[in-house]
Amino acid sequence: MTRVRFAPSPTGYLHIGGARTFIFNWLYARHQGGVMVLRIDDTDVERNTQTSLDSIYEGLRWLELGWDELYRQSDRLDLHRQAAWAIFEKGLAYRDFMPSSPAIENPSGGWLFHPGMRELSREESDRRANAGEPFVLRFRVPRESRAEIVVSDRVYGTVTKATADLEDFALLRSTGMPTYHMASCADDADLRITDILRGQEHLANTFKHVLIFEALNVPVPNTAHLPLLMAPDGAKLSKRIHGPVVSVTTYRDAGFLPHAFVNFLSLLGWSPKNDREKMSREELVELFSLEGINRSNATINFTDEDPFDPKAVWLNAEHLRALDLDELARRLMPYVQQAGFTNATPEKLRAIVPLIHERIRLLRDIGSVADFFFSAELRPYDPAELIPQKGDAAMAARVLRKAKEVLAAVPGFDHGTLDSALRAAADELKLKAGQMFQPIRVAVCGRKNAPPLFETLEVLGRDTVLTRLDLALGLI
RNA sequence: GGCGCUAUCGUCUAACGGUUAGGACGGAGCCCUCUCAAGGCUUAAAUAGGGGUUCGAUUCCCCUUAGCGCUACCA
Repeated sequence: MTRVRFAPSPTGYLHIGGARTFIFNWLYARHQGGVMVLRIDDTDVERNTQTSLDSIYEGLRWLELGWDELYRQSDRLDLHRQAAWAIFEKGLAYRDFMPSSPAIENPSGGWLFHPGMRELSREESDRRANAGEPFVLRFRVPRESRAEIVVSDRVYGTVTKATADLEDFALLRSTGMPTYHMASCADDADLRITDILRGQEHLANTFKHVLIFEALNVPVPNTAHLPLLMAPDGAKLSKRIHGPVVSVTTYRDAGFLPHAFVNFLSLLGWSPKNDREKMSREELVELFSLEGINRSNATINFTDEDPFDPKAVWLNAEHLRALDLDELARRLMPYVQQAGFTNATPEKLRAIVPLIHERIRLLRDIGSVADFFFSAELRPYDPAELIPQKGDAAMAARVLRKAKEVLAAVPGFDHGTLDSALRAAADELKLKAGQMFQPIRVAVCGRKNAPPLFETLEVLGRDTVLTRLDLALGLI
């Protein structure tokens, strides 16, 4: 049974890199018919915050993907410590009593270990520990018995590292708290994780993890490291320097559809290799495979002016158009409220939705695209907008008066009736349809760019239309 | 500094060692059209550089360069 895990540490809000890792794990689990574990890696008590924990749950819930099992490392510290001491008992780890500050430089470059500490006899080590001297428990990297560690990554292939280049990493801190490496491996083993999909920044850590798994005498899970998500400035995506543009909640608030967002992120570092772009959740599950994951980092294309990658926006628009109108109306309601149109009813919104569903790219666009449907009064507009192409104020006035007359008298206020009545009126005035429609559109919508006229009039209703026509006449 | 990974249009990506190097977003243009969208068509735009191997390299190997990662009692 395939078991995967997503293991965020609650030291900041959920950002898109984390979301992408979660998505890949989820897709893999579902594709395999396996289990998705969410594990909160909160062993860094100094940096953990409740706020970021909440943000992680909030972000993940918004994705509408879900998980099957939930664990918190802070509930499992005994397990981690037991595992660490088991390694110590096997002689594969040792106590390091050197204070952390003066790091000893190795001539070859990196730090390897504190001289003398590896060789301490068990008796000496026990004696000093019993005397209360603080220590860090370190893994004894087998530099003499083994030349290199080999990792067979499902994405990066065979990667090797000389043991001579691997430092004696810590398992337990002087506080007794497990380090990330210790806690992560002990949990992966205990939770029977079969496949680890995580960011490429962990590829180099995997050598240490192989050593821990072997010392624990458990099978090494398969690993598949994912290329990193980069910012346009070339830096790794960071909450600290790139700010809220990388927060999942920013996308939610702007009105991305969760499945569109998932679709977008799935295409960063992975390809179905058949030119498919827009894919439903089900299609992604069906198509997802480790073979489609590539090895080079992907840059998210955002700028200071526009925080969203144009492709993400396009994909969102595509999913929006594919959405059933009732569901779109339902998803739109919070954004209508957010835009301040508190008088909006579900019925009214539902009537408007067909007119805007091909015209919005983000759900929050409803606020700017459909404002004139909701507001009693139009925002002030330039009366010059009322003047049609190749026309003048007098023509605008004629059009508006004629429109008033026709629309007041028309037997029904539906698309077909309005269409023929207004086209007939245009003929009468010897005007092109466009010249006839523009003044009306501006009078009624307050701007030139708006949904098709007849549908708009129909939704607005005769009273509102007539009132706005009068107002416009007053402006000329 | 040491070690590891990576390198195809601006961005995301495709291409058993043999293609006019394909698709998508974005850009430009045209069409459709009551405006805006949507849609249709057309178009510009890439194999980092240098060596090999091969009849033939985007593809395999080496070097250079660049980027990223790891090098903590952070994860």
